[in-house]
Amino acid sequence: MDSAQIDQVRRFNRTVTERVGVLHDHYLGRDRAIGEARLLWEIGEQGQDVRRLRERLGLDSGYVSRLLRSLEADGLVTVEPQPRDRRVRTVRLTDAGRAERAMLDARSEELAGSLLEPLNDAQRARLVSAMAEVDRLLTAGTVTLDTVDPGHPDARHCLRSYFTELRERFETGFDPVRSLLPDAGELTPPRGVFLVARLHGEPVGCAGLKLPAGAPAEIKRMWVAPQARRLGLGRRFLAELEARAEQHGCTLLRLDTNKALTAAIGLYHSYGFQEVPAFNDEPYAHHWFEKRITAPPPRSAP
Amino acid sequence: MDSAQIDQVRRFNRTVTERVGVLHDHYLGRDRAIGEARLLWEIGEQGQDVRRLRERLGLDSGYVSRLLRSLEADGLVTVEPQPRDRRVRTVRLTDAGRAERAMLDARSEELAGSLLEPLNDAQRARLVSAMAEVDRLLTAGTVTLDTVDPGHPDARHCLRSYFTELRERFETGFDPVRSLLPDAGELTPPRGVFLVARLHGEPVGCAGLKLPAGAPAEIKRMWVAPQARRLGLGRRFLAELEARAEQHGCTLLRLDTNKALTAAIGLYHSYGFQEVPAFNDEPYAHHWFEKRITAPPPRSAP
DNA sequence: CGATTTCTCTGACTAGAGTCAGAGAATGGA
DNA sequence: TCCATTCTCTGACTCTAGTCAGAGAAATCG
Repeated sequence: MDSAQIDQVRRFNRTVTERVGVLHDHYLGRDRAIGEARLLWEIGEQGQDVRRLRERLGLDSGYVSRLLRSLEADGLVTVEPQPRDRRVRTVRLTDAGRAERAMLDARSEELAGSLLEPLNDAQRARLVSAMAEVDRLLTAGTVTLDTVDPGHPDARHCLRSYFTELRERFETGFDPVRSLLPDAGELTPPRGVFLVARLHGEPVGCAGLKLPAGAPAEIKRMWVAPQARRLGLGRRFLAELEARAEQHGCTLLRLDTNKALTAAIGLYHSYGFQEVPAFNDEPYAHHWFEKRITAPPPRSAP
Repeated sequence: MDSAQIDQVRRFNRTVTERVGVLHDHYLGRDRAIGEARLLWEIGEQGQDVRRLRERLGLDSGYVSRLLRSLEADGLVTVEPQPRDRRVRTVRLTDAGRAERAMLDARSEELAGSLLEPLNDAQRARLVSAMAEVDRLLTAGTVTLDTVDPGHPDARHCLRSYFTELRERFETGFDPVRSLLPDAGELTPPRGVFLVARLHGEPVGCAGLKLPAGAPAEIKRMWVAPQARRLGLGRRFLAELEARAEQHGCTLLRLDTNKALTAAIGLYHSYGFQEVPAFNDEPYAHHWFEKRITAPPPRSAP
């Protein structure tokens, strides 16, 4: 990370917080305190439990309660106990609340527009695409990779989504029963690893690694949720699993895949995998890949 | 401005304010209130007059005074009357203040680093260059173009800088006396226009337009300060002057330039100017350009 | 010289954004 | 059934980040 990069990031931070900050106050802090506005926004069209609101915004329960009283007094929301659990209370927008929220929405659009407004068409296009890139990469930086048990709810959620996607994308469909699926123990230490990627706490991807004694390590069940694609997550999974395999003493990493998964095949190639003859009889596989693991060169002193 | 662009800008705003906002509080709001920290930062190494500080940060005089008392009590700054005008007071950092400021600086670097830290090298490079683009274009959007009298201090500042630059860049040097310079009246309405570009109130560029009766309009003295280049300002000057010329009823816009000014020459070409034979005997010119002004097609209804 | 203006400071306020310590109702488990 | 836990609410605070109205000293203008 060189200092020219750091300087550029600092310049960016300064410019953006100044410019967007000023506009933010101008457009959004106009008639309602921003605490209330944020809450109003987070309640959403369908309403929310107070509990979830608090979690989402990371606020003190007393504070949220007070904000809700204030919104209630202005006739923007109604708060009622949930029928199933009467300790929990559900907040819903009234029509006036919906109108207020729509106004906030419009203001936020105006804010965005005012950033583009002074630019010509070519500049606008460049700004928007640069913003998309910044957005994508900053988001990528907040994705966490955690080792979990394949039975964990987040892991199960990913696997379910993964199978659903395979069923849709394979021309033959996909039936887990016919496939060579590792049993849970094979993806649990010490015989393997299962990783889940999370974005803002939500699971958005998974990848498993089998570490059989005296045999090549094998990557299984790598999946990235549609909303988390283009964040370099696939590559990150591969790098992480490669590192785990190496720590484990493996010298060869391999995997099989279906011809429908073209993006994945491209990734394997670009990550240094070589296509090899079939090393198993997975019925859904068309391509088999392997990569020799070499110890990375020692890092130069920091 | 289409709605996909607006949406992307809004997504960008949300991601950036969340991510940078959280880190900002974490790193910079640690031991000193951000009001004080901002002030400490703005005082700078050489010190500042209280008056300028207030202007720069846009704060109430009472508030600044109170903040200064607090910094003084902590031994971070000294405040003394200015010798020339004892109403004005000058703030200077003490050694402790300098140390505190250095710490803030380091924190800001850490913040920047923490944005890059989770990314790999390729992603970092992409993020930094996208940030540079956003930075540049957002900055470009805050540059204002104002019509001023060529005798205005900001105009004079630009012209002085312009002449200095010509002197350095022309292989023959540059002596204003030998050049065909318009007299001030020629760049003042109704006989002409003089524009100054300002960024955060500082003049960062100028351009003049002669509007002689019954003759082609002529662009003179177009200059952009080094720190404001790559913001599309040259193009913006040309567009603005072209519009003025057209309003005035001109149908031809022309200008001359020196071969050393390659970037400008490129701009003229790309903006639709054609090189033509010399139309004057400006001793410092090597190229003469003109552009036919056509009324723009009527705008489709808004 | 006196009047006016400029600059900084002090005192008195306000609003926003929280924090903290319980109280009271509803629920779940032993 | 009772006890612990969960969830929301209230009351009493705190800290920032200001704003506003003058007061007093210094400089400037006529």
